[in-house]
Amino acid sequence: MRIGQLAQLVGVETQTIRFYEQQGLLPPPDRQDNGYRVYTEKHGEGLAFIRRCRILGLSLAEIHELQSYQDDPHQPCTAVNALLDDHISHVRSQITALQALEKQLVSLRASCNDDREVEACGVLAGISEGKMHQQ
Amino acid sequence: MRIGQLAQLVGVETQTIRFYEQQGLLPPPDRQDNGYRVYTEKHGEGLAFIRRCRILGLSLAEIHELQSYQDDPHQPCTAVNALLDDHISHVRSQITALQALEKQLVSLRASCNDDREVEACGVLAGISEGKMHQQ
DNA sequence: TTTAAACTATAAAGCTACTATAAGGTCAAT
DNA sequence: ATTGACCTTATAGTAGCTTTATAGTTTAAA
Ligand SMILES: [Zn+2]
Ligand SMILES: [Zn+2]
Ligand SMILES: [Zn+2]
Ligand SMILES: [Zn+2]
Repeated sequence: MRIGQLAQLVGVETQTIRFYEQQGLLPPPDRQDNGYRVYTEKHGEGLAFIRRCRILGLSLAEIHELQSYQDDPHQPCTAVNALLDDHISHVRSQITALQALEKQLVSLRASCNDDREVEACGVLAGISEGKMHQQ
Repeated sequence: MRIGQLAQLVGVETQTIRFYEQQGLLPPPDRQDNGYRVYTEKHGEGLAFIRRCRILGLSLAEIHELQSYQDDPHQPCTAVNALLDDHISHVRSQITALQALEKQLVSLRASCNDDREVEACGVLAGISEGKMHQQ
């Protein structure tokens, strides 16, 4: 299986596959005589794993860490669970921050209607005068 | 006022100020004979504006756009309000996406306890087997 | 058979919004 | 004279790719 087929199978671009290889997330495949990469099913599974991790918002470093745990399967999985817990709390704090941001933006938006000149725009005035709840 | 003082006043690093100048967000200040930048109060206000926009999550491009509106103050402020509306909906869709993500992560986490081996880890199994709600 | 499309390869740059580092010039005080 | 704090420019690094450039290979059509 060549890189293009693998890419289509998993739904990524070929460059992304090369990029993961370069980053040490995908093992370097064998090469044909012409230098073309040849992939196996294992590679397909590995790539799909990476993609699902990415969809879950895990960083490449976190994925790397998960892979290292997979490499000795008889360790307790505490670290895996902890990694996910950390990630969840990270996501939660992002949500909290964005919700606070949304509140600020909405109140800023409410300070203007559409029938003003830029000079008198409540939004611009609100930003300029620093009428923002700091944090 | 030199760059260090301005930086301390507004609470940014000097490099950030030079960076904004380079990006066309801050007008190039006059220079002393030795080449040092000299800033006025106007620059201070401009920089504070930029920083407050950044705190609101606006991109440099969006800030640039806002500045262009400020440059002719007798236009209607419709575009300003629209920019903010767009940004709000952007923030909201981020929140929605993160909440969906959190749900996925929590359910994934629930599929494991701390007393397993990596081999049997519910989290890793969940990712590997693609038991994820796509999207 | 020639040629063009589609594929592969590597290397390097671009994206965002900075931050950090390097190497050096300026200025006040000691 | 030298230290230290400040300033200058230029360059690289961060994350996770995407895009571009340049070139070699395979496959299919004309
Ligand atoms: Zn994380
Ligand atoms: Zn307005
Ligand atoms: Zn925005
Ligand atoms: Zn587990």
